[in-house]
Amino acid sequence: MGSFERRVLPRSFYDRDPRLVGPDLLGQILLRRQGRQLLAGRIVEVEAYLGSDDPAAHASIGKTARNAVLFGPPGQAYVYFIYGNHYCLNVSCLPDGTPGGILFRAVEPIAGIEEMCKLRGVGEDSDLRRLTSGPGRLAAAFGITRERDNGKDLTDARSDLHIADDGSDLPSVLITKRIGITKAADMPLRYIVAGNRFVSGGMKLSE
DNA sequence: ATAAGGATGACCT
DNA sequence: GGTCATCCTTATA
Repeated sequence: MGSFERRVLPRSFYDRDPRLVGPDLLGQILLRRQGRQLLAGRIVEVEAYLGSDDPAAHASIGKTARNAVLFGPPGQAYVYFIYGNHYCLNVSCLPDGTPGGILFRAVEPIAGIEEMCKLRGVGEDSDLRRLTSGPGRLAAAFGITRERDNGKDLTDARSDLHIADDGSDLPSVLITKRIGITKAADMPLRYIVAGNRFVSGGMKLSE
């Protein structure tokens, strides 16, 4: 890290339909400053969540205190707590007033792996494939909580949580059904890097 | 005031 | 394959 090109993704990147933002986020870098440590991971799996026409989306019930960020300006972190145990990280899409977002489901760890293991409470000799694979694991590895990060601007390079393009080649993208939902389970809104070992769940297009 | 369920993960057989 | 911890959000009364 540090010697190659790295530019933060601008707000305009997120000011689009989540179905366009999702695949474009694959291969980009999620960056976290954790004290003096830099944590980084290459995004390899995301899911799109839409508005009123997507029953699985938190935004489908209308604006509430919990999901307000999804209705706000693009490029902000939407962090929610689920199953009494886990946080999940999203980024808001579409203009202020129009809901939509992307759920980050897996990254490939690049930097700060020792600190990530610490935050996850696992040994450094544990399987790296399970360190940041799955939305709850990813959030834990990056120290992401609702209290600390919800509403944070992800388009500010000075923010302790942001997303950047490192200039690497665009990965080959596979599209599948979303994981872990019962409503609108058939919509093909999950985007994964083809063949990447850090993707959660399977690569199957159907089941 | 109360109940139901959830964009999950760890552990078990 | 299956169970279940655990608590926040939402709907209903």
